[in-house]
Amino acid sequence: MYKEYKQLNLSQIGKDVLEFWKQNSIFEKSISSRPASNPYTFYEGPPSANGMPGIHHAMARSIKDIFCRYKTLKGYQVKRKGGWDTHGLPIELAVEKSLGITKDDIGKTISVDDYNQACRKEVMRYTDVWNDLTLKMGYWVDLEKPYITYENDYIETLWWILKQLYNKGWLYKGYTVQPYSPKSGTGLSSHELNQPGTYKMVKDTTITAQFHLKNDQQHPLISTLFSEAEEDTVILAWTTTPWTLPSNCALAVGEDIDYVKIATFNPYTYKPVSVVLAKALVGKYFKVEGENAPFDDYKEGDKVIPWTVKAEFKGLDLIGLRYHQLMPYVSNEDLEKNAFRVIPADFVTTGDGTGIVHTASVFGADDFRACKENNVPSVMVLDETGKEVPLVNKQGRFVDEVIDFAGRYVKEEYYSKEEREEPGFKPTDVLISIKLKEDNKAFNVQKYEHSYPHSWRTDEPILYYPLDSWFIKTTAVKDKLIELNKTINWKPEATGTGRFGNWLENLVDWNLSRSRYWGTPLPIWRSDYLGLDFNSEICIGSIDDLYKYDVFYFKFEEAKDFFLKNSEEKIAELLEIKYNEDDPNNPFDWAHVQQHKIEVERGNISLKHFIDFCPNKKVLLKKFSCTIDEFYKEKNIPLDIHRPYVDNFVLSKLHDGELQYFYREPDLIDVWFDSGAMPYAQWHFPFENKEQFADAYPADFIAEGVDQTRGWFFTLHAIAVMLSEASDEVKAVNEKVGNRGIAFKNVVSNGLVLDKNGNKMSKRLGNAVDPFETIEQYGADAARWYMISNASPWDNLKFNIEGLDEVRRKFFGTLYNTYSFFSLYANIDKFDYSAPEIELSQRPEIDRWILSLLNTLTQEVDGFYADFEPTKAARAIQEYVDAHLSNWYVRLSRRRFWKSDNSEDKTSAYQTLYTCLVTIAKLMSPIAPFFAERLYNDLNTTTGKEQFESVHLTNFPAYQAELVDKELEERMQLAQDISSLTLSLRKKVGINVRQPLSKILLPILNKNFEHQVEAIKELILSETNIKAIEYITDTAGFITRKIKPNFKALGQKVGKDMKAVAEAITGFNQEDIAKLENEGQIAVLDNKYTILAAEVEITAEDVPGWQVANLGKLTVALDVTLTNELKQEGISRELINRIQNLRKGNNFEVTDKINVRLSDHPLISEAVNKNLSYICAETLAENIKLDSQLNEGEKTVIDETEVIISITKI
RNA sequence: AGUCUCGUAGCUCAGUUUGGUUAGAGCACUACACUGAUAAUGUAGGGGUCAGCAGUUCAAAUCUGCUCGAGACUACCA
Repeated sequence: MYKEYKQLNLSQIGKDVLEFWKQNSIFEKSISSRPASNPYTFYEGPPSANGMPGIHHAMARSIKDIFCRYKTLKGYQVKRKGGWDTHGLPIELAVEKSLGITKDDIGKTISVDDYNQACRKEVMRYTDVWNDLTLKMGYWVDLEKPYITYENDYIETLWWILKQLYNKGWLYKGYTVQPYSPKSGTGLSSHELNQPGTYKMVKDTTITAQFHLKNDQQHPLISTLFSEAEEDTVILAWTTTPWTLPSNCALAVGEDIDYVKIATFNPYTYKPVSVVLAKALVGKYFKVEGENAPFDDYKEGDKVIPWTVKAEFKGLDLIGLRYHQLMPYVSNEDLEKNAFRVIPADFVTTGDGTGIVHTASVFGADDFRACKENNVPSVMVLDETGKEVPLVNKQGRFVDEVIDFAGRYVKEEYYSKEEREEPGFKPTDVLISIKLKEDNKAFNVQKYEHSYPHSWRTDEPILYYPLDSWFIKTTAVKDKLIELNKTINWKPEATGTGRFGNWLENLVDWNLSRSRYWGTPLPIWRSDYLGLDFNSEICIGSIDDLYKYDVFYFKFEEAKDFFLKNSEEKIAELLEIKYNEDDPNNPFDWAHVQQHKIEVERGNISLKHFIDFCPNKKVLLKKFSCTIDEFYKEKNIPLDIHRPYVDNFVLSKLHDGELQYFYREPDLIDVWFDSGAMPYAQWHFPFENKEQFADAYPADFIAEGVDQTRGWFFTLHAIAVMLSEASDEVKAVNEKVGNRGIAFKNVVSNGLVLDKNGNKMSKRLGNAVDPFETIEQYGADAARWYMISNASPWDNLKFNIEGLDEVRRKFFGTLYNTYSFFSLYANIDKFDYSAPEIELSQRPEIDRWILSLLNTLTQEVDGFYADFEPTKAARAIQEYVDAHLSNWYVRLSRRRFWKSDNSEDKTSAYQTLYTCLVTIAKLMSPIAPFFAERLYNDLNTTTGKEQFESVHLTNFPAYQAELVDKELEERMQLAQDISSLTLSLRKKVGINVRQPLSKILLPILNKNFEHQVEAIKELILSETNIKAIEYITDTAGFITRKIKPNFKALGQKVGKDMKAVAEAITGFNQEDIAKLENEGQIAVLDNKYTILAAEVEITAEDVPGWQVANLGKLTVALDVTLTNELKQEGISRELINRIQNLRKGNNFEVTDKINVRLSDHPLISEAVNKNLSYICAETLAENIKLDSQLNEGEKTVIDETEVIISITKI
């Protein structure tokens, strides 16, 4: 027995199927039943489990799930290891919020240890919720053994990767210009800079400075720039940050920008000067009245300053020109040789300023890059420790070397309110302007309002400041990154070529450093010892590596504590330092102890400083150190290489008989490195699972949101490409699997899920859709089908809950109805598919047609899935189920199912519909896994035709070309069109379908036409309730023809005369058309052109005296004459209809036989007598009695006559 | 500010690669019909400046440029 349902409940089906999967381990079987030798690799982008999942997660995961299920059906073994992203700022922020602390509290009111423990806990807070969603939405992923980025094994692989890069020279420490807050002394991440309200409008003093060119240099443009003796030629450059001018090291121009040299006077010193600036910006600096005004008439202080364009050149021509340093506080040989020259830069525009950009390499990210590319050194000074530092220190003040402004804050806002209100106070920028004006180095000074980023913590403007950071030299493999990206299949393509491609073209080195607490520690240890043949830097590539350097754990806290709590004497005693009584004037070590204690008391002493500057450090180390193993044992926790513990790992190496100590660089690494390394780290490669790794590298398919383009997609790609060069192990695997160095072959980047009005969903606005509620109410299938069928994955989806209802009714409802119809009759007839398959040739036209379409559909859907186009697949399936299967096949085949004799035709109908349903279950199963499972099993467990216990364990339906008959498909389309036209004609004249009519007339279009219609004649006749079809050719003479030019064909031929030709053709009369038809051609426009029959479309428009309808070339004429016989048949049908209604109203079974009694009436009796057997057969009536006395029963009206009907079950 | 994507009926989307003259579908709406698939279904109807402007062309939703609007990303820099 096929299961029958009262109504469709997708939510309940979801729950039942979930239970079924669980009981029977279907997911596991979907993997184990596929050969390991045929793997299809999917990488799960790890979600961060610290927030609640939203509907967009359901969307992203549906896409992942669809292709994994599809590939499983195609016979691949698809392992999918889940994962969790557990490090990073969002987690830190969540912890700080829940503990009510800020970053400043870390290490003070809360220890790093406790803080990190809190992060570790926080991260798994929502794991259960996530797992629940994963399950309920039907996302198949391995949750038993996920990879977790904070685990030691995972981190160890990261260390190993970093070491590979390090060994290749691709991991280095360098400067980067970052947003920096002098007041809080920390760098800000771009994330922090993107907080709302950080950008504010400020008024700054801006200077257009004169950079005086050197006239004694070798350069092609010199004679143009210095065309007159004693000429003073300067380049103008504008800045909103005058305090960066002392650090100027280059001027940047745009190569394609036009520049001019203009002779004029300096408005402050009134000295004659020739200035160079962008042609497009001349109007900003010079008044129209002054152009070519006589120079001799100019007097100091004149409002209008005369000016003349002397020369014009491209930016490209300016490159290499050298100029005198603007504010020569600091210089050296390198700077004199390589700085203070014109360089090209792509960021230069003529939007404002002068089209020439003052470049201070250390105070702007663009500047920094441009200078680096052109080998321009930075203006730096050495600090007391001999380190190179910028002219502005970390407090935001000028260093001493900038003598005129030493100690001054560069930004007005860094001074206190009182200081700024003092009389005579002038911001540094203003002082700089004054000085430049006096020195004949300023061409223009004015206030300018613009937006500038502020620190969200202290509210003062930030500086762009160079900070120490560790970098990965991604630029070393830039070309390979670009080249290999072209081998990746991106969906949509534009994301790969456009967004990602552009990003790669403008690639900069990857800034890996993060000054945080909860993350993967950078595995680099450094020593201060400088010496020949001594490597002062160690990169650790594994935990074992640590032991190679005599690693020990220094109990820093304990040591500090001892210093704080004990007297100098006690400390000295512990350190085995004796007071030198012989030389009380120089008790060096003793003073050293005192000094050290003071520094510890001050707080903030680093471990490195503590050890390195401690007297008798060997003894100190002996007293306060232990092995790593001892430490963790004592603390009673397993090995953990996070901060703060790893910070206390000290390495040592014997050099020249002396032990040198190495301390870890305190940085953490960018969490993006964590996720980008998952192909290796999820397997703890290369320490374990080498085979699993090789089998699962690279990924065949990944999918994430489009926002991951420069996130996860990039880090995966970058790490893979670099390792393909840097690691022998990875090289070997690549060679084995034939990989050139990519991490993934196909990538789908999906768009956002917005609310129904197109706004971003957010909890704050209350427009977020809860995935759990949605699934509970509508079922996961409806949600999945809605999201997938509605918009391509990469388009943003406007999520409208009403759409789910539509999907349920429109698609699932229709499919459910079709199944219900099937099961109702199949159960009555005990159809179990045990009879042999009816030969295709023995099946009727309509069966062959729906099977032909089914195979066409199979091929299409297969192609769409293979091409990562799930939306097209869903729409094709939907179209088939609704338009073809339900509304044509089932509708027209209904009678075949309830005809009582078990003929071959009936079996054919059952077999055909069964095949369609089972195939659809398979085709739709990747998108709607629950409903498909139920449909498949309801059918298959009854017939036992296939051995599979789940639709997800079956094979994707094979395309059977021999079942496809394109001509048949065309024919059926014709039948649908003719029927539709006929029905619309009936509608027009008000004769309903139950009233039979004698014939329709079809003008013949071509020879094949009649033949085609004959084949599907029966379908049309029964569908439209017509007795016959007649064909006419135009020789009958009474068809009016209509002619239309075929523009596509004619346009090519007549070009400009198209309009005239079209007019001529439309103006043809019936004779002209006939002539064209008969002779195949006709001349128009005074024989200018000969029109061929193929260049026009001729349709039959009208048959005079008939009811006529057209659709394209097709014309149908309907004979509306009603004979008495037809009329009576119509009445019979009305009667049948009323009796059937009564049967149903009385809840009779479909198979119940009945007796019928009717009130006698001339109109009825004649019809009944003539069609008695027909009426009985249709209504399963044993007999029909006409009874003029009948007054009990249902009253109804047929043809304005009241009829009483009474039926009884036998 | 730059780059990319998008803008077609009240709503969700086809059509744009390759230009062809009446721009389609579903939902919603209106009317009528149907009633043994029935919490279905059919037929018909209203509803469009194809975001706007300009250009190329015999012909533009489709190609080009600009503008406007939405979104994403990258920046915020002289």
